[in-house]
Amino acid sequence: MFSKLGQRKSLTEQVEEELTKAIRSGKYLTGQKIPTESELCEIFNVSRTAVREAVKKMSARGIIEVRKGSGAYVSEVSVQNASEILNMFFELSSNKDLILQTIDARQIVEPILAARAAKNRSDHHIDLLKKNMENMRSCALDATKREAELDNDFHNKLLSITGNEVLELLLGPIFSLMPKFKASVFAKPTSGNLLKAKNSMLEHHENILRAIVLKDEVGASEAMKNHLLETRANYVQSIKQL
Amino acid sequence: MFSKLGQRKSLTEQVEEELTKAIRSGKYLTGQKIPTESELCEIFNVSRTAVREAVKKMSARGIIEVRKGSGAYVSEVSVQNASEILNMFFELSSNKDLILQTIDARQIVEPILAARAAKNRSDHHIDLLKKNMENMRSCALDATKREAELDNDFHNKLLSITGNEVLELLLGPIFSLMPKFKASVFAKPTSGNLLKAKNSMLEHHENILRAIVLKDEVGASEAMKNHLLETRANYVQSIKQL
DNA sequence: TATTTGTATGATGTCTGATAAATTATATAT
DNA sequence: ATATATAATTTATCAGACATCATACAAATA
Repeated sequence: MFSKLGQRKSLTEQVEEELTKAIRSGKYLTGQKIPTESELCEIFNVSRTAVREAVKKMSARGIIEVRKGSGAYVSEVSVQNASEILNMFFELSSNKDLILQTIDARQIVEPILAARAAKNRSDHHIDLLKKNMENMRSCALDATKREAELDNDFHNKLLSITGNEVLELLLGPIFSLMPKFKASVFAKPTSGNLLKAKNSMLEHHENILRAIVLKDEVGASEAMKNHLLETRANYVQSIKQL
Repeated sequence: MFSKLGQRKSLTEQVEEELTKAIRSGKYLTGQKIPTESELCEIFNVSRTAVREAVKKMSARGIIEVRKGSGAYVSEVSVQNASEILNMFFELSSNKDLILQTIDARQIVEPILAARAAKNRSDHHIDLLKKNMENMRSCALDATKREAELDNDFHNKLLSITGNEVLELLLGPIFSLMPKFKASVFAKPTSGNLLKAKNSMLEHHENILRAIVLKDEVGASEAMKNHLLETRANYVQSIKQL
C-alpha cells in the first residue's frame, strides 16, 4: 500500500499541529510562555516565516496570545474566548433568516433554562437580576442600544444561573447577538411604539423574575415562552415592513 | 489632557480587519477568489509579509481557504466549519469535570430536543434513525469506538430533525465529544458488562425512537431523560473507579 | 533613599528579494 | 480537436535586514 500519497501538509501546518499538540499535552501550561520564534525555528528546523505563520494561525484560533516585544503565551481557554469566535461566525454568516432561526432556537431552549434558573437561583442571583431591571427602567427611551444590551444581559444572567459552563459557552452567542439583530431590524422605530414596546418587555421580564424568585419552575418556563412569542412576533412584523 | 493615542494595531491586524470587512460587506462572495497577495500588497501598500500573515489568520478563522498556486477563496461559512473550532476549544479545555458538565448540559437541553424531533419528524427521518439502530446492532461488541460514533450519530440526527441550523451549530459539539469522553473514561471496560451496557443503550434508543415514530412528544422527552440518567450514572461510576 | 532617566538586550513586527512548488493558461504537435 | 509540453501566475519557504516594543538594569537626579 502507498503510505503517504496524501498531499503532504505545508510546513506552517505541521508546525502549527506540533505546537498545538504540545500545548494540549500540557507541555506548555496556560499563561506560560512558549519558546521564542528563533528557538522554534531551531526546534522545527524551519524558517521564521513558517514559524510566524503558524503562530499567527494559532493566535487567530485563540490558542495563544502574542505580545509584541515579549513573546507568545498560552491563552486561557475561556468561555469569553470561544464566544468571540462564535460571534464572528455569526457575523459572517450570510444566512438571511438567521434572525428567525436564532429566535426559534431560543424558543426551544430558553424556557427550560428559565425553569432551571428558578430551581438553582440564590439570593445573590436575584439581586443581580433586580439590578438589571432597575437599569432597564432608568434607561432612556431613545438609548435603544443600551436597552438591547441590558436585555441581552438579563437573558445571559439567566443562563449563568443554570451554573453549567458548557451551556454558557455554547448558548451565550445566541443572546449576545440579539442587540445586533435589533439594530438592523428596528433601524427606524416608529417612535410612538417605543414606550409601549419597552413597557411590554419590562413586564415580561418582571413575570419571569417573579417566577424565579418563587422558585416556580413551570411559571418561569411559561413566562419565558410568552416573552419569546412576543419577541418573535415583533421581529416578524418588522421584517415584513422592510 | 492628551487624548489617547489609541494603540495603533499592527499592519497585519489592519489588513485582516479590512479584508474581513470587505468580505462581510459582500465585496467578495462565497467561493469567489480574493485578490492575489501581490495585489493586496498594492491595495494596502504593505509588504507581502503583512498580507500573508493576515491571510493566514483569516484562513485559521475559516473565513477564506488558500490553495497553493491558485489563490485564496472565500469559504462557505458552514456549520461544520464553526463546529471544528468549537471542538478544538473543548479539546484544549483542561476543565476536569468537563465530562460531567457536558452530560448535565445534555440533560438540560436534549429532552426538549427529543420532543421537538417527535413533533417535526418525517418518514425519511425515521428511516435514518432505524438505519442507525441496525448498524448499532450489527456492530461488534469490541468495536467500542464505532459504537460510540454511532451513538453520537443517533443523537446528532435527533438534533438535525429539529431543523434549526443555529441549534445544530451550537449543540453539535456536545454530542460529537462524547466518543472521546467514552474512550478516555471506559479505557478498560470490564468485559462482562459490555453486552449488558450495549443492550441497555439499545433499549433506550429504541424507546426514544418509538416515541418519535408515534409523534409522542412527552414520551420522547421522558425516554431521553431516562437515557441520560443512566448515561450519567455510568460515567459517575466509571470516573470514581479511576 | 527614592524616583526618574538612559541604555542594552531580546522579543515581535515589517520589509525586501530570492527560489521552490503547485496551479493555470498558452502554445504546439499530432 | 485533443493531448502534451511549455510558459506564466500564484502561493510556499527561505534568508537577512531594520524597526518597534518590552524589560531589566545602570546611571543620574531629587
